[in-house]
Amino acid sequence: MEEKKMKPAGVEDDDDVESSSTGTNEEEHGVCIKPGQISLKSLLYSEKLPAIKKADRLESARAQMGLVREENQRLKSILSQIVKDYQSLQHQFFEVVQEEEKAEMEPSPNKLLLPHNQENNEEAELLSLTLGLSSSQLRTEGERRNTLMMQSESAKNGNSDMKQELSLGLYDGKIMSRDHESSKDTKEGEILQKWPPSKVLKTVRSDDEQALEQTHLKKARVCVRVRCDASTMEDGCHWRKYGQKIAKANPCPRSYYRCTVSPSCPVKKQVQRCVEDMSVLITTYEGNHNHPLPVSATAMAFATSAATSMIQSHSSTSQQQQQHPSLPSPTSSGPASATSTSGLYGLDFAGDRNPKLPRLYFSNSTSISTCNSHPTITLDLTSSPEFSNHDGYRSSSWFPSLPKLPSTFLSFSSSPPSSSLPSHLDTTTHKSSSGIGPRVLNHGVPPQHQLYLPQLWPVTNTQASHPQSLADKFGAEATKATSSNLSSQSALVAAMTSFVGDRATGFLGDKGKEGGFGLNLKFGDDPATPIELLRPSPQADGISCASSSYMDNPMALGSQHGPKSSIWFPHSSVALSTSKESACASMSPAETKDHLIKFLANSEI
DNA sequence: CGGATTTGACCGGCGC
DNA sequence: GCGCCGGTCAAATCCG
Repeated sequence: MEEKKMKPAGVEDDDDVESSSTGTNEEEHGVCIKPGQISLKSLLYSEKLPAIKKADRLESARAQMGLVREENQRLKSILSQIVKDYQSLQHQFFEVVQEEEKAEMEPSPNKLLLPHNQENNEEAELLSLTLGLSSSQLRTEGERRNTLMMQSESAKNGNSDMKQELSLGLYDGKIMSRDHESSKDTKEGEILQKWPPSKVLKTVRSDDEQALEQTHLKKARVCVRVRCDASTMEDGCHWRKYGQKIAKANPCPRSYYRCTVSPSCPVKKQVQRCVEDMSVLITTYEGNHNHPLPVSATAMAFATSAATSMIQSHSSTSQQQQQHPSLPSPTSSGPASATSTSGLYGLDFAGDRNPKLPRLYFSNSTSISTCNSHPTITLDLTSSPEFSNHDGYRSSSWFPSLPKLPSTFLSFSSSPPSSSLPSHLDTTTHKSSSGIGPRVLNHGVPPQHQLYLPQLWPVTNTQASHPQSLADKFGAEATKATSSNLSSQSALVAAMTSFVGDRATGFLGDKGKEGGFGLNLKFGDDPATPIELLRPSPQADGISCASSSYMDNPMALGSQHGPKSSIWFPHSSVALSTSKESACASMSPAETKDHLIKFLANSEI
């Protein structure tokens, strides 16, 4: 401050810029001052030249401005080069996807498992998990490709329309209908379907199926634990508080919120502080948005929607197994319809280069309990020392390359990451005090080892195209299985871009239940290489199915399951991983998310 | 003044 | 049937 007073008033702003440039975020904020300017300024400010006249200072300031302009030009050219590279990669990616689509046209053995009614009603029933574009816009292959190319084009043209059209959530054809799509849908002779998603279903499903699904749609929950001082976690959505209660197990009041983005939106959330750690905010989401979301809300919504889908997937899987008793059941025992699989998902957003960044590990050993009709996935974004200390897990053969480093634990689970977690986190486990819940959920795995991400998949109707059980997926039908995993990844990426984000190297480990297969994803440092996320790594642990499955990924243009089930994961969200780590290291999760969202909004992608 | 929040009442599910 | 409890409603209140 004292120094500032001694400086010429006219250049104070520039000095601020210089200060900021000393940080590590200059590129991120689009400000980059080179050392040359500093020397110029030091000359300008030098006390050894006390007799500098105003005109000289003005001249110096102009020269400085010129330098800044040059620098801006340089940055612009770099940016355009990056965009060019990105588009080039995107183009290549599209081509690969198209090839994959052709391959998909060939009959798959899995389809043999499809019940006839499901197959016949696939068009009507398939649910799409959409991020970026509503799947209803992508009804044909051609349309989808066109739209993708449009996206590419709009990126070139700096068209922001696409960004504004970002929509997210589990958009079921029955549930979701955006206004501007109405005319198109009508043109196509399709019934405009609105929330609640009941009427159309009645024509194509049995009452049992419908009841089951609707129950899950209503009841599936995603619990997010995050350290947050604010009364509520800023997740980008608009919420209206409609109640507050003090639950029995927790002296902290629980607040009830409704999504107010759309009057008919069924999404609710409960916010409560953790009784054991008041700094931890527990937010429980229920339901799926039936409206386009603000860009800033997409990441969380995507994560929660996908997680909800995952729950439903597990539930459907259980059902499936009842129909196919020969299939190995992931469920251990017990009356609760919990599922548990043993694959592992590892997300290393830090990579070897930066051990300080959080790492995420997910396991397919997640247990999704559907007893009491409140299956809950817990997304733990607080660091979990007890978990991160389990080097044995880290260094297990499942993750041979994982270094033993502190981690942030992100769990998609129906049970808390450790027994120390309050039972109220999860109504499922809470109500399992009779012994059913934990025993079933543990499935013989130590508690700290079992709370990881199982497959995420736009479920419900998607089961029509993925009828195979989890056991199937992790068994012989590895390709399909991994495609589900990638759905998980998209959710994880979404979640991570919200809460961790940033330059990262990703590692995705996936271990099948029966011998396993691995994924190895690298999130490139170079913003021009985000597509690498979706590409098979040549070093993908030698597991062929892992490689092929990358392109099966529905989030990669929804190629696998037709227009109805397309998942479009915006490139920009992938590119998010390229921002500077230092910024996020000092950010709260909410800040980080906002920061990333801004980056996204400014990326013109 | 309109929208958001607060807060006590009410309701339904569940266990005893 | 009764009480407990989680969840919701809606009138009152607050606030920008």
